[in-house]
Amino acid sequence: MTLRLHDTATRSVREFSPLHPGKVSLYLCGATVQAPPHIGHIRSGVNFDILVRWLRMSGYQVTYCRNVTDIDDKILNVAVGEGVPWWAVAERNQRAFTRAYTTLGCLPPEVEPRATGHVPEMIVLMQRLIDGGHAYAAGGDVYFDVRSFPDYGALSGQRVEHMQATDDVVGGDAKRDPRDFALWKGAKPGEPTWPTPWGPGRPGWHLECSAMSTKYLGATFDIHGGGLDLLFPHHENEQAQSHAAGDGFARYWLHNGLVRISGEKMSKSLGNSLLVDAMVTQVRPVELRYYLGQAHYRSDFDYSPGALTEAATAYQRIEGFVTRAAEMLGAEAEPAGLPAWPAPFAAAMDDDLAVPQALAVVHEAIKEGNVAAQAGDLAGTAKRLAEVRAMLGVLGLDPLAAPWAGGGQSGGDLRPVLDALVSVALEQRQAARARKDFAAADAIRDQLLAAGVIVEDTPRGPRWELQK
RNA sequence: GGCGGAAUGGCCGAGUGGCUUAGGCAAGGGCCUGCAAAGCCCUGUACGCGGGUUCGAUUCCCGCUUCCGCCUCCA
Repeated sequence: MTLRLHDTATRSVREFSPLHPGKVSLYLCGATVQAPPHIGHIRSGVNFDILVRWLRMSGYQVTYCRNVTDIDDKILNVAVGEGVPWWAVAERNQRAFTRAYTTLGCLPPEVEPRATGHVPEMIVLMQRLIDGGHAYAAGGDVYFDVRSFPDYGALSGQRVEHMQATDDVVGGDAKRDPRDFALWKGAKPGEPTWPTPWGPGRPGWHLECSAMSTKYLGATFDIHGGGLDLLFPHHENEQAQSHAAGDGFARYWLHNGLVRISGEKMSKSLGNSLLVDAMVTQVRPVELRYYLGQAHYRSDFDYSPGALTEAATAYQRIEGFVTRAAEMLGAEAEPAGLPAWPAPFAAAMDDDLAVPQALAVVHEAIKEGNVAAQAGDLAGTAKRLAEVRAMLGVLGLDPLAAPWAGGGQSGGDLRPVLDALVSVALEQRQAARARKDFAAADAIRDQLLAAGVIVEDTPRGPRWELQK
């Protein structure tokens, strides 16, 4: 079975066939670094991280490009408000995004280009558009001429005649048509500028993605992703710019659904953001990743604290199996050879990344693994553990793999000391149990629990772990 | 006004023209255990409303209602 992906351009699930056999080029609209990331941003990052992982596991060599928009109106506003340079705001928030992606286990992209580093490429693209009659300079700005491009609206299904005018720039009177959008914004007092043949100014939002994606991935590339809220106007405009310039541009458009809170979209402008930094104080990062990744990438979902803790509980069940099975198997826990997941898992992932169904396969394997473990069937347990870890690896959720490994058995440098102390206590408890002094045994267990050590008795003796 | 998406059992969340009606969480019962924890087994019959097509629709078609997103910065 081959991978099938939902392409927004055709509103249908299409068989994925890369431009170059064995290779996939992927561009994701990353962050506008005007504020720290909320869980909606990182949901997008997690969704596409899963896509990248699945493509790689499927044998593709993936070039993943995720941009950073480090110049825009909001960044300038924040800078003015704080009395700091605009680039300091961008740097600070970009670091916050990077930290959040890392915390949530998102693999770093091959390249993470910043808009302000690609002004020369933008100038070239604008010149091509002007030469082709698709753009014009007016009043210090440069605009895309929507009327010159009959396909404008094709991606989002909008009709130019029904659109409301964009008003994305002060002094927009210079536009030939109210729907024309700015490729380049002329210099304003106090704002950063870069020189161009049409005068000093700064990049418009849409232009940078066309310039950067084609620079790193080629004039035609495979997949362009982003949040559904970017479909119009951002992605429509990107496609218009690049197609009008003669580039093939994106062959598949993928859009992830939005995270809602209390029924409303979570966004910086609505002021209802749940920041990643705050969320990882509620649950562990891996649990947050499970929560954000468990829904199908195309569906919206409503945040609720209950759903979050429920997801954490569900993940702990997964983690519990992996941890216990690995302990039971010892050195044999490391899977040998290629990762082997059950066929239904691959079928689900190939079906437009049906993660919910893929997780059902994970849970089935865990159940069978638990049954095998309970029966003392080492070979059966090992087989299921290998399957589960292979599947979790695709989803970035393997508790025994980076960056989560050790998370459930932490203790840092004092770990050996901790081991020794708990062992002493457990030996005393076992002795008490042997002489049927259960009050003493339970007292030891309670004391350990009070110290954050959870003790469980198993057929192979007691095991313990730190409270999560 | 235009474009698009969604309404599923206590909750989250898949999916399908009929069949064993995903999975998780929560709940009840049981097994195991000195107790507990974990695990396992069992139980729970849902698809917004009104029509239509059909032998049969939650699933297809029409209408309606409600909600959400985009058309302005937005993952």
